[in-house]
Amino acid sequence: MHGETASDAGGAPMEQSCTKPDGNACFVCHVRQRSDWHDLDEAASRLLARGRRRREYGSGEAVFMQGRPNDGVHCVSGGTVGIRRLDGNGNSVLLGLAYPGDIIGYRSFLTGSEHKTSAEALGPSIVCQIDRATIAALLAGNPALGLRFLKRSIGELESAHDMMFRQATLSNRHKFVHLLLVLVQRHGRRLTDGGQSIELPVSRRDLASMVGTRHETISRIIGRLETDGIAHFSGRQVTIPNVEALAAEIDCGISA
Amino acid sequence: MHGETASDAGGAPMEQSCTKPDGNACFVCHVRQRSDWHDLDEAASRLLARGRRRREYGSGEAVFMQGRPNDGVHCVSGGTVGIRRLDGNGNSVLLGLAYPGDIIGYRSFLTGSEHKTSAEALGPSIVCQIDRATIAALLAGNPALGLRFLKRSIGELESAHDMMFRQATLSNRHKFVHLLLVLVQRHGRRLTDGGQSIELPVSRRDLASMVGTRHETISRIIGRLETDGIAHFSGRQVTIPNVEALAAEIDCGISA
DNA sequence: ATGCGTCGTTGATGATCGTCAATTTTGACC
DNA sequence: GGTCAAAATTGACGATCATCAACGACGCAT
Repeated sequence: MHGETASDAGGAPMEQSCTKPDGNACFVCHVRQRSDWHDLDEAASRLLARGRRRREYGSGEAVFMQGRPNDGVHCVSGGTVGIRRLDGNGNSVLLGLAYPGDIIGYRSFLTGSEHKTSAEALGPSIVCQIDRATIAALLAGNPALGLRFLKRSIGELESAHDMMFRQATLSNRHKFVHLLLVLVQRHGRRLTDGGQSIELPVSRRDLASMVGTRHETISRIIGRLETDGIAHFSGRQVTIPNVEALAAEIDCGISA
Repeated sequence: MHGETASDAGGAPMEQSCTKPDGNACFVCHVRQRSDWHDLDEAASRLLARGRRRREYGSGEAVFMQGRPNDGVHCVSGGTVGIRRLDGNGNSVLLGLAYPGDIIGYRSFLTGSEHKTSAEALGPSIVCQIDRATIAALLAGNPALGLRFLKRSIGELESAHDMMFRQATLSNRHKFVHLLLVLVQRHGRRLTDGGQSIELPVSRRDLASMVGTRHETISRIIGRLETDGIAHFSGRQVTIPNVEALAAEIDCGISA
């Protein structure tokens, strides 16, 4: 039941998942090196092992939901998790993606508020939950952990600033190309001819929300990229014969 | 030389500024209650008093510049400071505004990188600089200070998420109306007839960059708001006879 | 297999926007 | 007051977009 379905990771690199969940905390987890837990002492590690609950999520399943009270901190171990914001009028915007090693839900924990976003598995995923008491104890005993959360928050903030800058300076087509390039970096597989192939982790509607436009417009932009020979779309499968040409598209657009 | 020109604050509430800069740190500063320094112990307070440098800035003057190495942490004491991002093609986007009590420049300090944004006084302003050694010592001795920086970062991140959501769901006109409402909250003066009057702290170009469009478009949106009788613009002076009508504009636009 | 809802695509149309250009206004500085 | 540069406004035009609508494709559950 634990971590034995890791081979169906699809586009996301799930690697081998935690095979010894009863070991000493996330030290046995493959994400430990890049996670925020990597230098906890042994006592804290045991505390984490006790207060942690590992769980698999199916595609579309919610890890936590906007508006609900915070239920601790979650650590992505496998798959891809989407961070989404909704309003009362049916609008849905995908604010970001979380990958193995990322920690989510820490903001509402630290501010003592309800979740300001929803988190949902965008494919079969594995996420650990660290309950509130445990994470509070860890933070109290390890000031360095708080600093790592701070750096994580700062990194997310600068990504958000980058996004705001692009929203104000790039056209929809350029914003979409940029998004494609980012997704290729995470989900791309190099082809024999030097091109790249990816399986998009999100729907067209979510792509549209990430670009800041409507899904019909994304459809048309995709059609234009197709006729321009820059990329080929078939459902969620995308092949890009020449990634440099895609990147040049942005440089050209910015400088010319 | 110190804090004696506070009466020319213009639209921004500069209050009376620090009149005793040689006192014990920012405890004598009017922003102390809402600042992140409010509960430093006496030793830390003395440290802060020594490592701090108070300075006045003229309109348009830079507090720090994007690309330059971090020079410590800055605390806004009076006026309004704009946080700006530039690129190599002449694009300039105003990412946010900082007011008395706000701390800026802490991100590049904590990540050990150069400044990712520029900060400039948008009017006569007063900003204290805390040098790197001092802020490092304060952080080392006061874990609570790091947590407050963390909460500040989280707050800014959630504002950025709000902005990203609006960028994806609102029209340019609605985004501009929302921006107007935010500015009224900070810079507005209530009129005798119940309306509001504000002096915009930024140019039309900067307003446009905050909305994510071109300045010509902002000009036209302003013209339409004018003919609709919702607001009256004269240079940077804006009078809004009925703020509720302005707010209703957004609700209407969202729900209908 | 069949129904059903969602997703994705495509078309048509009116509205909005970006760009270029000309002009006026503003503000700073001498 | 006068000069000058930057900011702001306005017009015209083509490009892009949002919206409504129709249709096919797909997954899912009965």
